Amino acid sequence: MIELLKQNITAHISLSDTETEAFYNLFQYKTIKKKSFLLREGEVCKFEGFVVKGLFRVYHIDQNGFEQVLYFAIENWWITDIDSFTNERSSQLFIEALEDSEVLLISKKDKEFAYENLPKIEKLFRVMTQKTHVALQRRMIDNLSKTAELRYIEFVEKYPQLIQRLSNIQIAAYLGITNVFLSNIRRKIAYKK
Amino acid sequence: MIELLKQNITAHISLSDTETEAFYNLFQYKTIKKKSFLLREGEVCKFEGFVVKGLFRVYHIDQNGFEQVLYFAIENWWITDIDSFTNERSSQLFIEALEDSEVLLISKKDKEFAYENLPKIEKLFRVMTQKTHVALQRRMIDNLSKTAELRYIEFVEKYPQLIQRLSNIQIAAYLGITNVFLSNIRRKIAYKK
DNA sequence: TTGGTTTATTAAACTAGTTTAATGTTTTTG
DNA sequence: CAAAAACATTAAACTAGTTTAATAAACCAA
Repeated sequence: MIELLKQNITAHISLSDTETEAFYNLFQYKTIKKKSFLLREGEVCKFEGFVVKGLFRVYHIDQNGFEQVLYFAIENWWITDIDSFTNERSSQLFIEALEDSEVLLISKKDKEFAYENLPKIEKLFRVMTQKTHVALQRRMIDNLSKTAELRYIEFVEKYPQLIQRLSNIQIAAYLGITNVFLSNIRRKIAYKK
Repeated sequence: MIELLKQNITAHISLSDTETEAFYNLFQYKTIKKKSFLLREGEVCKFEGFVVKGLFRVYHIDQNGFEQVLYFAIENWWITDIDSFTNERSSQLFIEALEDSEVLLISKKDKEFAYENLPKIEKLFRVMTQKTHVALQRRMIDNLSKTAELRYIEFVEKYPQLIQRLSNIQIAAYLGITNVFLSNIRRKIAYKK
């Protein structure tokens, strides 16, 4: 369980055994049942989480009641509302488990403790935030310039393991289209082959 | 000139006089004429820049030759291709001056020097990247859920000082619509009043 | 100061994506 | 296991946004 987190971190920085130990001890293990929430709109996000097992969706509900998926997180991904967590303001997002899941959570206080006492951790999170940001920039450009059909095709290619675990409703909410239109796209693609 | 940068940094962290001095000495001053480029697609981005004066657009050209504006930067904003800069890979972006401009540039080597010798700087850039990321998340959600008309109205409200300095072509490229459709939107809004 | 280039507007035909609603299928849950 | 709920598909009418093209205005540059 801790192993997966260890691997994830080692990919970015190298920690001594003492540092490793100190850092991992800051995390709290938690299981979340399918359809329950790690965070709801209006709450302050008290954690940054590492997904050990399962699947989450991070989404926003707009004025018209439509759900927009900001991102999904499966094993080996991190989840939080970074805005709410860092600025301690009320969240505009929901984080919901789409499967029975397991996470490792770190609180703001403990994360700050890590920043101050384990300088490499500051680097870890800076690098991670940068990577996430670059990925979001790419997605922004794609959403501005590509058709929904192309975005769907590329999503399937990029995250094949995710596709199988998501309903078309969820995929459509990520692509920014209706599930009806996604259905049309899928038919069109199937017909082409 | 240095004053503006000093203000910008003080908003995030506080540095001693010695630290301040050491950090500022890492920057190089440069003027860029209107319509010339700080970065072109295919180049590796060798700098992170702080805009002292002027206006830049950071954009991507897609397969069909359309320009997508990732963001604009005026006085007091930072510009770089964070992906190209940090990973030293060839950029997919153009950074062009839309007015005669002045910037302060820091190289990767000098930024890394700062990270290692001025620990607060690591925090500075982590916090800045986080803020930028949160803003991009908001824009992503807006682009998924709001009509172009609403996005335009909100853009005008949020960046009134920017609107006056941008052509409608640039604004449209930021909103992800054609300038023809932006023109329709503007007519519709003017008619309402 | 004129002539070339970029910009903004308008119109009209078009296309990508939405909305609503109906139908059958699969999944969940008591 | 049965009933209810959630899901995927299809059709048809609709709307938001594009495309192409024409025109006038504004902006440089030689």
